[in-house]
Amino acid sequence: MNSIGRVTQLKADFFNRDPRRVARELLGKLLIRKTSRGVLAGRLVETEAYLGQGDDAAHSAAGKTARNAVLFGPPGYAYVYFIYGNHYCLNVSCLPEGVAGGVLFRALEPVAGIDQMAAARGLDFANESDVDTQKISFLKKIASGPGRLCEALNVTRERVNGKSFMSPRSDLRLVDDGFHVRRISVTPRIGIIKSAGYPLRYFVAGNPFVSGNSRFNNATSPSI
DNA sequence: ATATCGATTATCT
DNA sequence: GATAATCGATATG
Repeated sequence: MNSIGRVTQLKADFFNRDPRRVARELLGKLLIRKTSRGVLAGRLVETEAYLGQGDDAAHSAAGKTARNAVLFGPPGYAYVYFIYGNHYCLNVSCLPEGVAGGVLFRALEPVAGIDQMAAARGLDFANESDVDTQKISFLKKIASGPGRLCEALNVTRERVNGKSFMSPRSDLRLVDDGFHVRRISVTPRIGIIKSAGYPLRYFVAGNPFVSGNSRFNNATSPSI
């Protein structure tokens, strides 16, 4: 029930496309991370697209810097940034070298290594309020939100920025296990001021591990 | 269930 | 010096 069967790792061609299409098609894919304490994995249920041009919310909007260089590099590499003095956020670069674009990973449905991820998040299995580890209310605390996702998977800029998602035996991989997403919802992106309003947030409709709350999760526009 | 607010630092103006 | 692709705690309905 908890094992991952036959899988296909995503290749450069998958990422070498418009971030909106990549963001949409990443839903349902597995993000796999290896640590000294075992294999961690989750299914992507929420993403956001960040475009290179005309998207003032994107870190790449003002041009290439040391911080955002990965977004301008080849497709399929991890861009990790630190935000609000507290949190890391994980993205994958899209589009060919020289053209900026990326997808932010906002939420995972936990699949494997759940106890390790919970521990990395500081969640306590022995705590009375957390004692039912099968409950969605507990599992939702693991990786529902971009900062939580990074903490659960031991992702920091120092460890992960610039790393490929496409190497066969890497400790950071994106794979297709054949899971089919039924329906996708689209809303504006969360937590941004500039270029707000564009429908560039994608999530699996009805999935309980999507971040935010009802006020964010009413789908508006259809998109690509 | 929803709203508000403080934490804390890399990056850019 | 201001800002930020967030989170968790607290307060209130």
